[in-house]
Amino acid sequence: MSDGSAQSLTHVWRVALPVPLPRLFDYRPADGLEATAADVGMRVRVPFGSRELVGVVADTGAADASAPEPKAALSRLDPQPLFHGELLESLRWLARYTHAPLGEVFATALPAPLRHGEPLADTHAWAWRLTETGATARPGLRAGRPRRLADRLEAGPCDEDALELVDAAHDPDWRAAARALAKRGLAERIAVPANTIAAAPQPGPALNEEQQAAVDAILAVRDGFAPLLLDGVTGSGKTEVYLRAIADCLARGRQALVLVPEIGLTPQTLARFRARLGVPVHALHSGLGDGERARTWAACLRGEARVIVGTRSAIFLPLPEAGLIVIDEEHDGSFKQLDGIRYHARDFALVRAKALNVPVLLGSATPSLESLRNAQAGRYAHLRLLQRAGDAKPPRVRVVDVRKRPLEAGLSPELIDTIARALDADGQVLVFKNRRGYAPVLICHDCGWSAHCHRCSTPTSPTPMTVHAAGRRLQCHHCGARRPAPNACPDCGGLALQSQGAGTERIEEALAARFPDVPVLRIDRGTTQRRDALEQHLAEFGTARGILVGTQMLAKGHDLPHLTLVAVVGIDEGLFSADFRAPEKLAQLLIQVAGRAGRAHKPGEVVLQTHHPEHPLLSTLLAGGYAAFAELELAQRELAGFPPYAHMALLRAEAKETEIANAFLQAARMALREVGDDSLELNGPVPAPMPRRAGYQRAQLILSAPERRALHAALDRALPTIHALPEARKVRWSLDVDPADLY
DNA sequence: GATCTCCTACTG
DNA sequence: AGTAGGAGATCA
Repeated sequence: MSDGSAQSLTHVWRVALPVPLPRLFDYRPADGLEATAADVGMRVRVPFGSRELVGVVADTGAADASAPEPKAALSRLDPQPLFHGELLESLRWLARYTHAPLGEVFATALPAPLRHGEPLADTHAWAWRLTETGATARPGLRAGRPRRLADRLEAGPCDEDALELVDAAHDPDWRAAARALAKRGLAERIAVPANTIAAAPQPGPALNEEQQAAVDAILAVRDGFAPLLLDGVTGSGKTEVYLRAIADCLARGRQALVLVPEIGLTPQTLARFRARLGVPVHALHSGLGDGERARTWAACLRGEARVIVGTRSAIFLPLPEAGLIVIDEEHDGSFKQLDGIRYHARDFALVRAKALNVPVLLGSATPSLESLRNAQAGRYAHLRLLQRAGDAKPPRVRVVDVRKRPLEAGLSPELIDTIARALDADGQVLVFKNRRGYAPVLICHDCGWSAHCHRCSTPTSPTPMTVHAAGRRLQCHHCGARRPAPNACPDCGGLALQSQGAGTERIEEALAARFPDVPVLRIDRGTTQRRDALEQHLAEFGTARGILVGTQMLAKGHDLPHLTLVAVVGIDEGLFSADFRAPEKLAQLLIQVAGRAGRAHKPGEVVLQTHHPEHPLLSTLLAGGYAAFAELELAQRELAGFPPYAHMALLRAEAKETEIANAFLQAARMALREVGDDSLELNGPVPAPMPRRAGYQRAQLILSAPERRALHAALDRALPTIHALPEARKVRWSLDVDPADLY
């Protein structure tokens, strides 16, 4: 027996570790410290098996008497808890909601250096001042940039941020001048406490009535939690509304966080925010190095960062003095993380805003159906901006029927003629290829027929089947039904059945061959790796006639004022995709690409090439715009029992053999059935979108329930069993709550 | 017969 | 997840 007299009194740290195990691990405090409630949220270094890990104290308490003596932690890494208050509680919520281990959630929330145990970064700012020599020599300097800068510094040290904001307008090259002075020993760069600069906002353009009403609505609720949906058509000036709300937030001494989609964080956006708000704006995006991310994190924690513009992961920043959260383009798919902790930054922003007791502003020209539904139900205030700023005219939209037309790389003769005409008129053309989903559907090129599941489909809610086994088999991704692919079209008897999908490369080749005297520029992930590469390519492309070929990347963001024609191909994949979100994504995309045409004074033209010119999605969108489409699509979702009228989760598994993945999912299904109530619907196991990846077979189980509560209750009760399943050892599995794509 | 690789169990 | 230890496969 060990000397256990003090054992019952031993207080331990309950540590959340970055391992996929749904529990905490007990450690005796390091360095003879006492474990107290004040330690919660601190990082600690602990031994774990044969290695050392950095974890976060999630709780303290008496050691479990039945367990063996806990190991001692190696060290405490923070003098003060890194997580506390609102952020700590919100992260606990996120772990519960995503059914992920708390330690993995903490790890996801931290920039890499902090995750690996480095101390909180220094965040002091830099300033310039004249040296004594410099002060003496200044009057003798000859006129020029260095002299002007020296004059500016005469009054005292000047913050780099201030130089950037105020002086960059007069001398964008002040840094060169500073270097010149420093070289001669006349000026020096010194560290100063951060955030010493006072806000010097620039006035913006006058607001129209709608914008003013939106701003008034936000300012009316600024003292508490309130979700507001800013539903504004392209070009209606949503950013101006954000800026007014942020300026008010700053004036009240609060921090503002702005989330933008991955491609929305351009230098121009930042420059506009900086110039208008007159404070340093911190950017957080994937292009930053680890050190910079860690500094921004620290600056937020210390309250030094007042305005932060960032992509998805910025939602994890600590905001001790929060006053407002803005989510721009809230419908954008990039807010959902697709691996690791599968959180949705927009949804998490709502939770944080509520806990922080601040307003949260969701902006979009094409709001997600979830947000529209929340607005309809009165849960969100619905602010509308219907007027376009300036006199930009909406483009003409034409639908081109390609049934039975000879296609060249997926382009019809009519489309090529239209492109030729636009080029003849010295216009620029964008050929936009919709590319969503991996699983191809079978379409008849003669009549437009496509294969649907006999078991799942209803007249109002067709469930397409996808093509498998090199075109020989059809499979329903909802119920798993399979049948051989027909040789001839069951409707028209034609033999022109084909699975969809010509890539941008082939389109580029075909266009380059057809229009040899015109530049053809392809923009996609392959050609545009670096962040600034797109800007560069577009700059080279210039303003003369030419053709751009691209996917999603070209749908938004960059201004292309010389576009006169936008041609969209590949929309049938969206019309008949097996994914229930495909119509929504397609409609959002069509609205967005259409917004690209004819922004300046020339009216633009949009051509949609399809096998289904009479499809209700297209006719509704053309006749009634996105609002009409959304109403129609919400009704469809309600009928089919899809979100937002149901709540879903996806249990994915991959293994070398399909049978092993399926056996696990089957066992999980039984465990869920056991504990789930009658409202819990289970579908599968069915093959995952890319059934084979790197030699692994992927399958999934679809969970859905009309009430979120029922779904989560079943998961809470079944997951311990699922973790312990013998089959679980043989597969890699993961759970995705609120999956973005089912297929 | 020693070394390599894959499988499995376990982490406090 | 990452790692260690064990069982079977592989090599000169």
